[in-house]
Amino acid sequence: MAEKEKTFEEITNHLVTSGFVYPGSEIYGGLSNSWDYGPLGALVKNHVKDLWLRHFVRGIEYNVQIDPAIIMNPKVWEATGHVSNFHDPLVDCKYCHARFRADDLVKKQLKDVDVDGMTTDQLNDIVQSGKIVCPTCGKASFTPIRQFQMMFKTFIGVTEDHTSTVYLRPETAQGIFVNFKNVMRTTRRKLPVGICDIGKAFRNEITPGNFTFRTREFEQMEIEFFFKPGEDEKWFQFYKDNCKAFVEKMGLKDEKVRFRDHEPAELAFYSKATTDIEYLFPTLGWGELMGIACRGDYDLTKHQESSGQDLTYLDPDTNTRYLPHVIEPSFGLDRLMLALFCDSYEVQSLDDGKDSRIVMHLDPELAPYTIAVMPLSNKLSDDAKKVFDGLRENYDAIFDTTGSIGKRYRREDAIGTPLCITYDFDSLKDQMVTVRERDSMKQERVKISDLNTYIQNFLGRNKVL
RNA sequence: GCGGCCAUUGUUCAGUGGUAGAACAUCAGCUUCCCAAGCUGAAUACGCGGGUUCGAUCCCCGUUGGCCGCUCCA
Repeated sequence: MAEKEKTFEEITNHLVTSGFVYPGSEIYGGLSNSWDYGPLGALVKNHVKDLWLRHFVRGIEYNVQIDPAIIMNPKVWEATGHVSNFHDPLVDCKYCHARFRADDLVKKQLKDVDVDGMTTDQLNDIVQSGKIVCPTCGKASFTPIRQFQMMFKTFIGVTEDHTSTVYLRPETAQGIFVNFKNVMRTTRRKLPVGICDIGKAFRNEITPGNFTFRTREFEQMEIEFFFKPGEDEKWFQFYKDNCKAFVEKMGLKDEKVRFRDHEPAELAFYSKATTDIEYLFPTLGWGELMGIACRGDYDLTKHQESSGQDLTYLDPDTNTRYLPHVIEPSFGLDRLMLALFCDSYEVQSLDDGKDSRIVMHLDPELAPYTIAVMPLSNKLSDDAKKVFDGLRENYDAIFDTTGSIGKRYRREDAIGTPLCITYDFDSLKDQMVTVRERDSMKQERVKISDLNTYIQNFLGRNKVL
């Protein structure tokens, strides 16, 4: 059973053709870089979320989950700097088509000019003045500055003349920060406290691509973990360890995952330290799945200033007030799924290369379906269906009657179903079925009445804890 | 957004200025079918919109989508 080389394209093709992912709005010709999860993808997504919730919310005593709104008061984004900072003034050289940030060009070529605080028009005048040349070809002719606002804008208002601009959130984090006070009050907790959220975020990326790796609409699983200043190192390490454990639970291969600490120059302005957890994607190379950032008290300070609300925490031990520091573990759910798909996809050669099967070696907890029930012959459909009906409420299960039994096994292998249950002619007499396991292809006779126990044992056996 | 390449059924490929074929996949039937067997039958495609033409899937223009490079990030 030799493993063939796999490419990113081959894997995404399989995902699209088998029903994990569909191109968005396909019957209208699609929409650039938008993807829909099909039935299989939606199931996997549920399972990954569920695993995450179990690990980071139920599993960590300090943590709670909230579910804040996507559309927030626009003042939130003014406070965070997203309105002013989340766009770059870009120009293209008309000759060689190279692209630059206008403020960078001016800063580097006219040392005596202070670009900070300059309006776009002023900046544009300088770039168009002929004093700035293209670093690539030396010509001095640029397109006008174009602003790329990364936040999606929309409007709220009862009547058109009373509309106001609002934004789709570019990150879920701020929904957590603005609720810090509410959570502390209503849960009556003491620090440390982690507030978790799973939800969509939107960024008008200039260059999305690589399938679901970078899209303009994506789902994040984020935690803002609040604690007493000075404990930064301790909790940073705590979340590094937990992220490692989580990645192991997902079953991602060790050698394909790495933790990468940001260099000081690479750090975002609000961050004191950041670690990325990256996955080695086929064809694409290393790509970030999640990041853990030390944000200090940056966000709460900003919100406290802008809102005028007191966001400090009264420490009952010392009877002093302070703004907590924050560690932010942030997960890209879609990327995590993509890594999972790439990691588990295998094309196995059987019978010396005469035959092959696609196997998705998904953890049984994460696979779309846990069980497939299939009658050996169509004549056994009604009886097999009863077995299926007995399982479907407790498990994600699928019933398949078409094609030869071998073909059906292959179909389930290709979508990662760990267990196939076959009802045959003997089952009528002995009330036993054949359970076939995905990875080993081994078979076992099991009493129908023992199936539930068998499956529970199987799931327990395969759980990586 | 800019430059380059591309667009035929679910997938992978043929093909022609007179509206299309294959393989695999799918569905139905036969087969006591346990790792893609076989037989019979069925459905499904020229991305979209203009133009040239008696006629365009094929030529031209536009558009949309995809892939590869330039800026960002989870």
